[in-house]
Amino acid sequence: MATGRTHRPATRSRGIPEATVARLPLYLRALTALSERSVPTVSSEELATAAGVNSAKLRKDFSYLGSYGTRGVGYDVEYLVYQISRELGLTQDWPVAIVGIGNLGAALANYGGFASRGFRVAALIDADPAMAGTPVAGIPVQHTDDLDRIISDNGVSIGVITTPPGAAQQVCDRLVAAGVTSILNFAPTVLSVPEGVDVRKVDLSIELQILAFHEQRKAGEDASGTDEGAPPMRATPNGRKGPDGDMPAVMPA
Amino acid sequence: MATGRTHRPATRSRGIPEATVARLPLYLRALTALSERSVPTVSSEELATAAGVNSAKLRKDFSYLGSYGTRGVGYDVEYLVYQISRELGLTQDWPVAIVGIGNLGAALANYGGFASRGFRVAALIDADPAMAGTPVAGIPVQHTDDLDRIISDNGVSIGVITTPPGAAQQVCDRLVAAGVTSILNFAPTVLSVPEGVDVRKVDLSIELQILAFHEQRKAGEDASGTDEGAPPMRATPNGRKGPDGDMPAVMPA
DNA sequence: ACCTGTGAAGCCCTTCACAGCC
DNA sequence: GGCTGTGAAGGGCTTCACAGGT
Repeated sequence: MATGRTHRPATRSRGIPEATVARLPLYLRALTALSERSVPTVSSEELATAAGVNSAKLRKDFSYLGSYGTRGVGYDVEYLVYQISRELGLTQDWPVAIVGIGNLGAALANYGGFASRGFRVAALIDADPAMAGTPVAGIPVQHTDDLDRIISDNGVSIGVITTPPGAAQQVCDRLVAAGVTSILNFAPTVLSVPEGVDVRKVDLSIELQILAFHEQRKAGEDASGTDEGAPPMRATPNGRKGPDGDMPAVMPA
Repeated sequence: MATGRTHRPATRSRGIPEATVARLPLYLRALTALSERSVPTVSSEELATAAGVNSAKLRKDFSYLGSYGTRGVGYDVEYLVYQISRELGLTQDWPVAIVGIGNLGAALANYGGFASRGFRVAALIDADPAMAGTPVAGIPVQHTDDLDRIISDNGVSIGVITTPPGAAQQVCDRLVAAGVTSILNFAPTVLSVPEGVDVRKVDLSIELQILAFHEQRKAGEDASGTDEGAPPMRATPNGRKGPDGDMPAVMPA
């Protein structure tokens, strides 16, 4: 989900649909597991199951990359691992900077899955001077004042923001100014970035709210009226209302 | 993204599109900020900007909930906050259990944004007996052996999995058996769940890989051939290949 | 004059179903 | 016989553009 200052129209980069790109990492993970078990080939059906998608979708996805399978046989595991890795840009090293070394930032710094795919935590940055020098996950925390230099020196183009929401936009601006063009944002804030900068967001609270929505549906299959707490009165009451759970109103007979 | 054992066909619950549900939390956050600044009403244009979407989409989204605006004026902030909260099921309390209290689990337990929206960390569960009793974020960690009882006693219906990937499916099965019907999975694993159970996943590594894909595009606008490392040989070489970066091949004149 | 609510159009993605190849 | 690759159909979401209400 790339949110930019200018709403880029879902830039389908070189013909590969965004939805497909988002699934390539899933395929790669499944393929890597097969590779470790020394499985030589895999069918679209098997691989699709392992990745949690259906096989038609998988074959369509792969068709955007090229004709990498063999009819009647399936896909060569090692070959596909290489092709997908290359397509995702994982054959090169990506230095990443994490800004905001609180609980979450520290957890990410310690996260093993990071390094496994060409990503390398090149720098940890925090605004608290007291943290400067203290190593987290073996990497010394550096102060925000040096952000520009740190980004430049390490050739960082991907930044991870794990600051409190209030600081996120400012940090984002500084990262972009220093040359970062991809941002992973964990702060619950809408970031504004210039065109050409990608932002993806991860928001725990949003995920839970979506789950709660569906959870509520499951529970309220028949028991409808769970009216707790007084709904605030409408500024301008009008005729049509929502489907249910609305203001007490006279039911039309 | 609800991944189930049976692929539910994007269950549009009571007519509200899934895409709309996923944006309601964004609107709610923007509205809450306006509410705290005591702004009484807001136009679709203003609110859309604050939420990082365009106004047509926002109006369409709200139209699924009902006619909650006033033409020529806009939307009443307090009223909308209530309606969206109710729609998302946030007018009730949601006890949540976190399983796997490593760095990430602890970070989530400490995360403030949790409690702000009706979610309450009711239990922390870990397989390490040494952790039992130790409080994290003021909540004592309990042992996995008691998982069933803990879930039941607290009426937990939403579980968060922050275990290592190897343990995720097993923990998931136990959560479901104990009555959990919504799962937020941070482990890089495809979870199998019975029908009726929702799974949403958050995967840092996948997000980074998607960013890397686009990042690679930006960098390689002209400089194409970044060939490092030998690509593994294909089991069965064939005719058609991928668009570029493939095996060295004779170019057709 | 202004802003919402919504049919209609367009786009993207998924799914089907089968031709093509091993 | 089996499995991939892909046109075509179908469905959902976004965007447009304007009718309708205040």
